[in-house]
Formats: sequence, structure tokens, C-alpha cells
Amino acid sequence: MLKKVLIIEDDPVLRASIEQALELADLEPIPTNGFTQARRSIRSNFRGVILSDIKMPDHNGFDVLNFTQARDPNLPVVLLTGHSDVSTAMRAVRFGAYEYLEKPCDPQRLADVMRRALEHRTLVLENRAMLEEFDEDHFVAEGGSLTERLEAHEKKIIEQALVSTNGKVAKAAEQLGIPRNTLYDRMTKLRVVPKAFKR
Amino acid sequence: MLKKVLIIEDDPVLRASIEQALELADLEPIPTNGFTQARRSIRSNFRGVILSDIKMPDHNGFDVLNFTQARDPNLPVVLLTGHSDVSTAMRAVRFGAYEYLEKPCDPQRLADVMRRALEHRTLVLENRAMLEEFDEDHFVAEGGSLTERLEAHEKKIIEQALVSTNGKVAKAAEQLGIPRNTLYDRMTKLRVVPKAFKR
DNA sequence: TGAATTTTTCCGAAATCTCGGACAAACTTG
DNA sequence: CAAGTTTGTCCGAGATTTCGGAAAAATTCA
Repeated sequence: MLKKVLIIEDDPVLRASIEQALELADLEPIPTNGFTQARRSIRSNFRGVILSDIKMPDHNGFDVLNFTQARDPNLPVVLLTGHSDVSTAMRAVRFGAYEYLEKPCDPQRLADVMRRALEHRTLVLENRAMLEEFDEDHFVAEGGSLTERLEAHEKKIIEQALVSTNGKVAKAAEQLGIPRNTLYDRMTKLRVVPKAFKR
Repeated sequence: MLKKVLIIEDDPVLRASIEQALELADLEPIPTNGFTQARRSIRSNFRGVILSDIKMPDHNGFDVLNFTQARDPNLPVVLLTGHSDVSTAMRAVRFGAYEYLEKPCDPQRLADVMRRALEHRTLVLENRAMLEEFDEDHFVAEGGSLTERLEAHEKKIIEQALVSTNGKVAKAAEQLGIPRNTLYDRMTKLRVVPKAFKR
């Protein structure tokens, strides 16, 4: 489970209190005083979520939201809002913000919401990681005739074995449970050259 | 993206208004009047989320929460609460509820929250599906002799083709670029029965 | 039901694969 | 360097696979 919360808040006092609340909830606050300072951390592989004040001197919450969505639409942004512009915050939610919190806000509530956002982020990243690994495996598995696909797979297995024995054909054969000569036969057919695997 | 929202709410008026709000937001409400009626829908493979009133004549929100968590800890439960017992609701959140909503609640806000819960549920189910397929693949991919591994892979390819032609061997053979008879031979050796793939 | 199509099984010959044996070349190692 | 080991290549017999033809069995459809 992820724990990082990138805090974007210009008021040092509020920032400190948020930080404390999150630490108390066993999360990992990363305090910044504004968008400019936070920007570089906001990337599609950021392993955490964002908590930003909605109203700040130089930038506002929508700037953060826009920027974040451009970098990664699945990076949750939670907005902190004064009681006055709750409606703005709700618009932001419809615009893609993960959630909003009214400003004098219960530390427990803050932690609950951030934890939920972190759960979401965790799931998204896990999903992506699996998808990547997945495609990698399956790129051989599609298209072509049965024999072609089978041979492609066989080639991969053999190459893998050769890598693990750093090019020793005899060892690889043993590992694969076939006679040495048979492996040579297969390698000839599949055009696998053992030299390529020696280090 | 999932859309089903299982509504557990005894008050017919409120229930109807919730239903309408969700429909308006392009979600799919499934109304029930209480826990008893809802129980059978609550399973670990439920493709949706739960929205329950926290205070009902026969059961309360905690019953729903407990039951749901037992069936699937990652099935979001959102609780509807009167203004009076917000503190109860917050306790429920710490206890695993996904979120709570104060009862005279903005339809837009309701939709936003439910949509987020549905996103969460979608991610969880996707994750699970991938995990299953994943270690199924990696299960065969390791250990065993070259021939065993190859045959396992061949079996998978053939089965996959049969699924996509819903058990028609001739079609599958064509798809795989081999003669019908050859496919029969392979199927015999690999003990693949085409009947199992007909629907 | 009965004809037409499709699925499935059985056969056998040609093609391919398996695998042990043999051996020269290359490579370790004392 | 010389003896011992490993590698890469070639051979050939026996086993297995491929694949067309044929026909029985099951299914579809009019």
C-alpha cells in the first residue's frame, strides 16, 4: 500500500497541521509550499497522491488539477477548500478531482480520505504493472499458425535456458530434460546460436 | 466501467429519489427495501457497489457492512446517514465503509461518490482477473521438461482457438493453419475434448 | 423424416523428430 | 604442453507426427 501524500499548501501553519495529521495516520506527507515546488514530483509514475489547497496566491487548485490530469489522469488530487467555495470544489470533482475537503477539517476525516485515494492509486499502478508484464508474455502468443507460435515459444524457452547456463548447451539440455543432441537439432532448426549467450 | 449500485433503503420515497439521481447520472440502481432482500446479491464477484441507509427498522448499516466485508473486503459500501449521527458514520468509515453521505444529499454529490466507488470496484475486479490469468500462465511456464512445457503451451493455444470458435474443431484448425486431422491428432495426444468448449 | 452438412474416427505412407553413438575441433587445467 | 573435458557436427535407425483419403457418427435444416 502506498503512503506518500504530496501536499501543496502555502500557509505554513495549515501545512504543518496537515503533515502532523497524516503522520499520525501512518502516512508519508511530502510538504511543498506551492505548485512551482510541487510540479517536478507530479509524474505518471508518482507512487502517491496529491493534496492541494484550492486557493493560493500564485496558482489555484484547478492549475494543479489540470497539470496532474495531463501527466496522469489516474493520479488522485484531493482539494482543500474554504467553506465559502464548496461549489467550486464540487465543480472540480466533476472535473476529475478525486475528492474535496472543507478547510477546518477533522484530522481523522483527512486521513480516511487520503487513505482511500492512496488505495485507488495503488490499484491503478498494480494494474499497469500487470498489463505491461502481460503484453510482454503475450506478444508471442498471438497471430501465426500453431506451429509458428509453438516454435516461437520453444525458441524462447531454449534461449532462456541458455541464458541461465550462460551458453553451455550441455547444461541447458540437462535443465530442459532432453539429450544434448536433441537440443542441437532443435537449435539448428530454430536458428539459435549458442555463442550469442556466452558472457 | 461498472455501473450497478445496490441500494438498501427502507423508505420508498427516498429510495425512489436516489434511484432517479443515479439513473440521471447514467448509473444502474438496483433498489431493495432492506438487508434481507439485498443479501443474496452481495457476493465477492458482485460487479457493482453498495449504497445503504445506516439506520433501518430491522437492520442497520453495520450489519450490511459486516456482511459485505465477510463476503468481499473490497466491495465498497457507502452509507447514508442522518445529520444527527455523522459520528457513527465516521466510525463506520474507519471500520471499512467506503464513504458516508449526509441524508438530505445533493444528487450530484451522490453520483460523484458512487462513481468513485464504482471506479474502485472496477479496478479491484480487473486486478483479480489479471492475477488469475497471470499465475495460470506462469504456473505452466516454469519447471518441467522442454516437451512438457511445450505441450502445456500447445494445449493452451488449442483450447484458446476452440473457445473462440466455440468448439468447432474445423474452424479452429483453419484458424491455427493446420489440417483438421492434424488437430484431431494433437487433441487426442493432449487430451483436449472439444465438447467442453461448446456453448 | 430424410437429405445435406459437419464432426469424428480410422488408416497408412511420407515426412519429421528423437536420441545414442562416434569423432574432430576447441577449450580447460595441471 | 599434454591429458582430460566440453563443444559442435554428422550419421542412421527407430519412434512420432503430419496429413490426405475415406467412412462412420452426429448435427443441422428444410
